[in-house]
Amino acid sequence: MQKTEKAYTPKIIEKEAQDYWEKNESFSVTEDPEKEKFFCLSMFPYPSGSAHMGHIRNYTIGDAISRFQRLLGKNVLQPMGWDAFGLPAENAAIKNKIKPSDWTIENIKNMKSQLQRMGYAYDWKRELATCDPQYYKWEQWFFLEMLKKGIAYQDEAEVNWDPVEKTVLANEQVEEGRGWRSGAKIEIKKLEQWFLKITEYAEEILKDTDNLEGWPERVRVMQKNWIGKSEGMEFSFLLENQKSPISVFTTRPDTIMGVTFLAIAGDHPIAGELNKLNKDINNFLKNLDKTKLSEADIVKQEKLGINTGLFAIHPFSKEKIPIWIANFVLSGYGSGALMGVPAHDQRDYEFAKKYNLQIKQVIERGSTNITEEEAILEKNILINSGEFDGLDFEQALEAIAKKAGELHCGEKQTNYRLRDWGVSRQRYWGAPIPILKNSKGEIKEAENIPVLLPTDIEFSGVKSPLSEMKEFTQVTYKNETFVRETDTFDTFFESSWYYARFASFDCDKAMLDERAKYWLPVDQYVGGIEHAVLHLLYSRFFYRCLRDLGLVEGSEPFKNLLCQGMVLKDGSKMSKSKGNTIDPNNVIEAYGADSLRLFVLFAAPPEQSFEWSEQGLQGASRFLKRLWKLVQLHISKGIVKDHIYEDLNPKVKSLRGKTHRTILKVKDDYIRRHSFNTAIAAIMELTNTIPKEFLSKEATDEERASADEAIRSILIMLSPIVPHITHILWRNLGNTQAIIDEPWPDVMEDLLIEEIIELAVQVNGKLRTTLKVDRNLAKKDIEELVRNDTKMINHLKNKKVKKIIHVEGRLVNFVL
RNA sequence: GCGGAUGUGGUGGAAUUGGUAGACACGCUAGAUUUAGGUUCUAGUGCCGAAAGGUGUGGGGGUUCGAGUCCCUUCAUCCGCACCA
Repeated sequence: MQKTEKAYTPKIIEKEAQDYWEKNESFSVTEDPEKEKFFCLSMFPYPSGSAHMGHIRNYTIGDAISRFQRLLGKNVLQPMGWDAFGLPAENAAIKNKIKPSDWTIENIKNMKSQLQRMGYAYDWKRELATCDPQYYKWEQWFFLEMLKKGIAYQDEAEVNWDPVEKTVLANEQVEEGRGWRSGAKIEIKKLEQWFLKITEYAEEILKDTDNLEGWPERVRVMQKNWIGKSEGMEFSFLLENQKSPISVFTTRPDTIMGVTFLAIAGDHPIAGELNKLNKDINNFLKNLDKTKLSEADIVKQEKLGINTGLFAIHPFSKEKIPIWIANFVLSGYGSGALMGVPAHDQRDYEFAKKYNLQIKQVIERGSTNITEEEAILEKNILINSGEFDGLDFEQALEAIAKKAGELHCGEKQTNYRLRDWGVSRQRYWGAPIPILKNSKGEIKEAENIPVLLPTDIEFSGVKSPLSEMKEFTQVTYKNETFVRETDTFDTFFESSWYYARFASFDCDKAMLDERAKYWLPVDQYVGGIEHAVLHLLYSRFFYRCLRDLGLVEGSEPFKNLLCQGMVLKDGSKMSKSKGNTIDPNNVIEAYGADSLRLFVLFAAPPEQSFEWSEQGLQGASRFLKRLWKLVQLHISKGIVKDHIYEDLNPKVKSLRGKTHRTILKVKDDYIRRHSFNTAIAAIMELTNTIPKEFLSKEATDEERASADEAIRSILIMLSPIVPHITHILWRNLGNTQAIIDEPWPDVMEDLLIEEIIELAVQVNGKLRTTLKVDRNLAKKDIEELVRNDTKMINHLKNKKVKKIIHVEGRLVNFVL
């Protein structure tokens, strides 16, 4: 066996390449008005301790895109940071008796070194951690701006209260209605909390969703559903013997004459009053509360109700309509009350059947295939509706809205499922909400920002330590005493604007400066689908608020969004609890970062989930070894560069054609399709195409030069995917400029066309044979060739050819 | 229930605009080299068939000279939302 002088040693060369990038600050960028900017961002991680395969996949995709854009000559910003606040730090603090801040800092250190070992092209000088006062100072400032504008406000909201630990629990700490540690039954408690008026932007955000062409369709659909716009009317029903009316929202105002009952939620004010007076209702509501705790099976529960004995007056017919309390009325949607139209709503129908309520049909039956047991849901002509008879939906809507207006009993209304965003968390490890209350209970801005989160604390886990710390809560300022807010922000608050801060990372005068206008919006955002709604919606909301403050331009923070699929093992997502994780560290140790990067990009298209495969990883590693050997062999035969091609050696022409067609295809795969797997396949194919004899001593200069051209192209094209090996091989080829500073290879148009093409020959659409012909061969010459082809003679014997279809450069089809 | 997506060899996947299905890999088979073994190299590999040929993209139907791709229908799997009035 022939021994190669230099073997492929990932451990050594990867370190070498990384040292080069660090020493030369290769990925440190500044604003350059001369160059087109490209801001590529991967969702920053929660520093949980160590990076998992999901992170590796996410960040490898982002890095490949960044490095490719750089080859195209753009000014590429790719930063990284840490979503450093959050519950796990508190849990770890309790478990390991370590301060949340120390735990977090340690984890960041760990994960950072992992990401560095992967060779990601981050501009580390912009690194940020959301638990850094220099970071959260500006979100406290931002919050106070929103307070001034009336976007932030206080209201009561329900929280999960653990009566044993005397603390508020997050939803994920409540398991089947019980506290995760105490096991105590969780109580729903109302607390004063801070909200942001995202609903004020709901319409704008919804409208703009359709224009997000660079976003996956499913994410747009999810966001639209989440906002949940529905148009209809609000009617108010006066109550017999009562002062305040009940208002109800409906999307089917055309069925107003079919109302036979009203239903209200258990916590509707009227239900609350009756609760005190009526024993049966009191019992009913008690039972409702019980079921409310087990959130999981609210869905399939039986429709239950109780008659209140009260009556409402139909606004048009003036008929008396019974009012029921029903468990299927949602308190949080609309006004917590609805008009029951059993004939035209399936739930109302079931409810009416169960409790023997009147069913009054007011819409004509259209299709006949509706059974007796179903409500008629379709929109059609109105009947049994007095003056509105004969109208269709649109006409009825107008007429009914007009009449309701005249009678002051209703108007057109738009409802959203989206509710204002509650940002208060009764937790320790988060950014303090910068608010003070004076002795009269009046709300004041904090005396100074940042309001620092004390990190020198004893953390027991029972209660947030903040409320216990007098030195934190008691403030004297300008001779007045105040009590400080002890709630902290929802961690989504930090992640809703971090992308912008990367642009102005070191600005200590403002939240953002002019640099934000240069870099934003993010040109390519890469992250998991699990953030399809909350994080991405909140970010779109914040970006508009930042816009309204004049800090950024445009309305959308993320121009293009790529949601990568999961990495599976044994058919399910890798997770610690399942014990099916693969530690990236072990993979890097055994195969090197390049093999890992190549494998995760080659295994599947980025949006798709893929199954971890040790053999696939080995395959990637094998290819890199082959590439290494190929380039070393090429170098050993002496490099012929800048050759002027004269001869028309068809093998040389063919290789050069292949090279240039591959350059074209790979660029398209990168830029338009983000289809790294096919790009890699095309590069492998080109690698396999280089004839052996071109790498031998006997090869002509022309052959050597065409091999050199192919190899150089391969290295540049692969460099975004496997940056270390390509960096070293590029240098081994004798280049003085680093491969990251090379431009994307030019495509020579006239080499793209193949002179000899393989033509498919079909009979009645079935492939019978193929022919190698000159590209420009005339149709009739092709036909002649086909008729004389030995294989075709049998197929055409004694048959009449009806028609011959030519598809230029592809096939010829004889129709018999 | 509503909405979205996906179904292609033994496996991951490719086929971008209706034009040679299975690129590129993995695995497997045979051979060579080396070795204790991994490694490396060569050839083959959708299925049936000795071959000619037939057949094949979840199932059924349709449009077309030609369908993995378009239309209808049906099944399966996955994801999201879920009593939203």
